[in-house]
Amino acid sequence: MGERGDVVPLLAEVFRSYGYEGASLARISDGTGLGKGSIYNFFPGGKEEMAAAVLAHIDGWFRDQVFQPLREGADAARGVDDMFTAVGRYFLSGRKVCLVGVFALGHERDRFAVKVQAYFAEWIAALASALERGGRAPQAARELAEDAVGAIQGALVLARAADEPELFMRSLERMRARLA
Amino acid sequence: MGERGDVVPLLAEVFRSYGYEGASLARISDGTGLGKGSIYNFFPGGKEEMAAAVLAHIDGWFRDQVFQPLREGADAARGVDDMFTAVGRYFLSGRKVCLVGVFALGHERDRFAVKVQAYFAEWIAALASALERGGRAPQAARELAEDAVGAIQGALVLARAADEPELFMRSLERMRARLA
DNA sequence: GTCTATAGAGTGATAGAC
DNA sequence: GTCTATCACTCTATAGAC
Repeated sequence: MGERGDVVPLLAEVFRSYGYEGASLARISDGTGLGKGSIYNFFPGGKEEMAAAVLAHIDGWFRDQVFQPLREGADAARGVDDMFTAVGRYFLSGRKVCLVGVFALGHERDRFAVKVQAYFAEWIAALASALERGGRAPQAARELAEDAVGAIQGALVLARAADEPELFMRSLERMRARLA
Repeated sequence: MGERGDVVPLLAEVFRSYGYEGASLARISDGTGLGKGSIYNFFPGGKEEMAAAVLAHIDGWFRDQVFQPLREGADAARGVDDMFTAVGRYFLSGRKVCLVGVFALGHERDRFAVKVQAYFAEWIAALASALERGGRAPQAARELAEDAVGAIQGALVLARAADEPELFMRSLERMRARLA
């Protein structure tokens, strides 16, 4: 222990489970195993700073694992394909929900509007860029990218509503085929 | 006033804006214009009963305006087309979020699991039925229905994240065309 | 001594229930 | 309005590392 960074994934789980307002300090303390003193030592700004750190952590992961490969990979088609693999793994095959999506739908969107907007905008732009390099016309690439990212978010909603993670993976595979 | 039913749409707006945990009695009182006493007169079961009433209200609307026309309309293709029109109107062209989707993603899902699951299951089944009557093979109909309902939910997430309602309508139109 | 990490009692404000 | 529980947060105290 001793590193603020180690706490962020645990924090993320708490926010994912309960949302921003539902993530009480009691639940945060429970989920991280830290007392309030330690928590406020790491995050003097309180819950807002904790959530910002979690969003930054998520953003960093997607930037490294998804956005950058999509934009700069030598083989564009391969980059798109790898995205679906990475996304399936990240969301634990549909058992984990997208925190940025949760924040987007909720009241929290106002507080984190810039980060929420940037996350999806960058994802769509990176995917559209790969599709374009793969031979699609600019507008078709953009529309397909919106459809794909939207389908991922929607499938997470449906999978969780049905308590049926396989629904997410099936949707992913159909979209993967549609973009191939 | 004086009718519990009149207050449900106002309640729905509060839950939609703040989520279940974020919908404090103060906000509910504010949004409905009712004092705490009146609220507990209408809903002795507290917040849980309020949210259940809102979900039932939403479910009733979709059953009348969307699910039943899809299942029983004489012209199946026309029923599918009408669904997109009704949905576009219901979500105020992307300015309003789906409360059932919000509940599905959040901690509230556990509390309202049955209703949340039934809502999406019925929607997908009704749409698949219309697509099948329109000439699609059973499995293709089912997959397209999942894709369509998922795309609607995902587009609501993206539109709200980008603060760009037109994104929702553009996605709707593309999916309408894909099913036509 | 200083710095960082820990725990937890205690603050006023506000929660939901009645 | 009144109740108790819980909220986010502050503060004090203590520990070991350097």
